Amino acid sequence: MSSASTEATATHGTAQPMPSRRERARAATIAEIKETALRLMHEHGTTDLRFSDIAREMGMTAPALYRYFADGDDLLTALIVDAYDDLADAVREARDRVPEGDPSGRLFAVSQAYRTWARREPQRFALILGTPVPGYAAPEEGPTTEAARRAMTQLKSLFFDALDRGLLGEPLIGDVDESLRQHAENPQYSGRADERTLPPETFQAMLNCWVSLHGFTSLEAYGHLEFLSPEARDALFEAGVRLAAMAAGLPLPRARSESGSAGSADPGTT
Amino acid sequence: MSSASTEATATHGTAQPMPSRRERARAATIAEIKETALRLMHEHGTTDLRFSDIAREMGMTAPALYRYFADGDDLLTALIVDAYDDLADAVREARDRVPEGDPSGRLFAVSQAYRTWARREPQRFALILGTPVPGYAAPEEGPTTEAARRAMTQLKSLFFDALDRGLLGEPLIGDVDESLRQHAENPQYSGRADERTLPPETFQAMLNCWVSLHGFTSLEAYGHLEFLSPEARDALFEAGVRLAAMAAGLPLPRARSESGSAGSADPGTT
DNA sequence: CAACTGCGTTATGCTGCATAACGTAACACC
DNA sequence: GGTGTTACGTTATGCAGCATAACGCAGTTG
Repeated sequence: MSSASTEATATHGTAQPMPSRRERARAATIAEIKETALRLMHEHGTTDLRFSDIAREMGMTAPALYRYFADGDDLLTALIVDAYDDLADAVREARDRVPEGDPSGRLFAVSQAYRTWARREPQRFALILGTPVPGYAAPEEGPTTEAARRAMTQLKSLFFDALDRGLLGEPLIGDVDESLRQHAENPQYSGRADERTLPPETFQAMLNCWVSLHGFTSLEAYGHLEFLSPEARDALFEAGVRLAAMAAGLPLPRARSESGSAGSADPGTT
Repeated sequence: MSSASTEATATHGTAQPMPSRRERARAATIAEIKETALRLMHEHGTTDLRFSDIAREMGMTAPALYRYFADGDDLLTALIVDAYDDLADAVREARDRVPEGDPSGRLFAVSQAYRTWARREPQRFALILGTPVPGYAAPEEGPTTEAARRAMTQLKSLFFDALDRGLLGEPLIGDVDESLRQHAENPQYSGRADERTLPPETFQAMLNCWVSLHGFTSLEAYGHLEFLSPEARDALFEAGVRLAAMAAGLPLPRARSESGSAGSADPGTT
């Protein structure tokens, strides 16, 4: 999260137009509001937020917050955008910690990061990929959609890498439907730079990776896998990723289940 | 949904102790409250409910509702239990519409029902398997857990059937971790009657089916697959189920993707 | 130093949850 | 068939949170 330490970079500020003192103070306050909101959400274990609580935590009164956010939805939108970015960062960093030559290892790292992030911050995960928050109506085609695309691209690039290196075998799930083939050939959701397309089977397999990964992650994050021991959850998670990788035609990684440390391996990135 | 038509069955009432007039009226009112709450949730597309709105819809005043539900959480809990039951019913009915000799067909039907139910009633789906509702704290070990077990059992029985008929091949995902094996051998979450256990590989595969299915279902129900055309979503769904079935060692069903009617096939069960 | 701008405050209105206090109609029993 | 009892629904009340309005203060700017 972008905290109030903007001053440090500004001392030798040459490139950017050097925000005024006021602007810096304002940015810091905005950051503090968001941090406080997240902290309260985390403490209370919910996704709802009370302006009065946030203000009190900050030693202010509630109406003051309206100087920074038009209303509750506005704050929520900002939190959602941040969450997307943060998740995307966590995933990208995890991916980059594994050498490019090991695509299934990368898929594993990415999946692990996704899972770990969601488990560490279930509220933020819920904000972006869970139930739309009760009173909240997302701004149409707004910044949230844009942020979602950025996050999605991370996964895609992994498969491009594997493709480039000839490491993609024959995907297990064949018989790609014509409709999915269409999507594979003109990707509407990806950014601009990579107008490249994946083979339809790989595209389908990639989506399947995400779907399966998301299924486990959301079930776990919301406490619906509590009937399993932590070790069993780890094992189930690994088996799922392994299956998805296999189905995508990625070379199988060596079994990792021995260490049993799958759940807490990722050192965290936020 | 248990509606207000209790009277019809009571005319020839022989078995049950024939509830008094008052009790019937009360039950009818409770049912009406729940129905109204669901309708409003559906209309507003959220999972929050306002006592005042419900009461107004029913031509009453808000405080009257407290005669039937202690508070908002109490009503929510009732809705959650109902939703579990309803989903379990839908799944069971779908399963029973396919002959026992066709386990992968049954898995497909079950998955389809799960998906269709969630898409038809995303709010109720969110209630039971989504983010815990903001202000809501589930009663510990209460009726919701119990209801969840009942729903889960549906899936399990399908695999027992297949097992009994010798239709279970070798599951694709081997290497079952010891921790999962433990769970397979003494199922803590299942009901009472079926103390039977599944082979660990099958147990793991069953969980994987659920995880994968749930991933697709929740993503779709909450609108996160909107970037795909409906046909592409259908295709992705089928591919996922097929893969999960394959991984579980179920005999492959004949390809269904030709009809393209996967999304709207299920005639509905609520 | 005087006008401006932005920030934070108190004051106010509205809505929803929840309880209290009260009336009323159906039921139950002799 | 009256009479106490019970369940139901009402109006009245208190409280919390969102959001706006009106005001005061301080740092900024010419």
